Amino acid sequence: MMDVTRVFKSLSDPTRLRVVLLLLERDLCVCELTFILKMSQSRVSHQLRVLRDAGLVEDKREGQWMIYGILPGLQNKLRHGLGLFGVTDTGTTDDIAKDLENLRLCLAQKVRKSRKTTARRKGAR
Amino acid sequence: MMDVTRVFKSLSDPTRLRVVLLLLERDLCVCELTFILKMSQSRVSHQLRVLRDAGLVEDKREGQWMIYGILPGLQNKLRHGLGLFGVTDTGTTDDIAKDLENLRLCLAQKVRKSRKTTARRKGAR
DNA sequence: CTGTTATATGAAAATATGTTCATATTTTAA
DNA sequence: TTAAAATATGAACATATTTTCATATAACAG
Repeated sequence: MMDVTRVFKSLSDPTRLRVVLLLLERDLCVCELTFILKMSQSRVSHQLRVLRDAGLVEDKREGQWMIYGILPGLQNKLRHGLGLFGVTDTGTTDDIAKDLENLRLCLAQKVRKSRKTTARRKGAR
Repeated sequence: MMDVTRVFKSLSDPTRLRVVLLLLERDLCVCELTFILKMSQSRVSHQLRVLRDAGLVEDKREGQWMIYGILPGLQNKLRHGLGLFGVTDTGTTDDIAKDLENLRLCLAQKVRKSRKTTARRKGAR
């Protein structure tokens, strides 16, 4: 069974709640989360570990990226549970709305592809 | 709106989770909780304050006792939410089952009435 | 009043958490 | 191989949380 207090603890930090809300939108890699949250990579990474240890998220390597996502079996439970406790897409924190906006930006700018693009740009004559 | 991270934080401590589960069974005074949880009065009292500050419980004085209870409007949400996150009456913690047993004991022994009883005993010839 | 029960609270100590910084590891392109 | 990007991690520090202990307040019986 889930360690319930650990699950609640993992959701009790604003940064981690923001991460969970973002991951409920779609799977994201660390550099995307770093871009969206405007936080240091280290900070994001540490918090992701807490969420992983709590059993809320899983990661899978995809080339150079580590893609994080909510455990499939938990997604609906979490959406439902967070809703019960008053978490909504917008309004929970001032941050949430901005995060979703940044998520759109992040995807539009293809943050995850930046290195290849940069390399190509550099090499282009 | 509820401060969600605060609510989660309040549920992230094993003692407080036990208290919430007990208060979902019925309203209880501090000395009953102390009896059931086998903890110091001070410890129970401090934890109750955290739950109150988080907006989960309310207290009302009833004579010499402070009766704590889950906010009426939250009871079903909480039951539902805790269920979603895997909290069940028995089995969440080893403690929970024992707590409920102790709750029965507590009511059978009329812990809340003990002073009067004691006084009467003392005074009895 | 006085003594006792029920409860709250402040301060100190013990413990846990979150952040930062430096550095290590992995992957990939060249 | 080498360099750079993406990520993880350990250590140190600052904060926050939890518990305990002593004491304060409130209600009430006598």
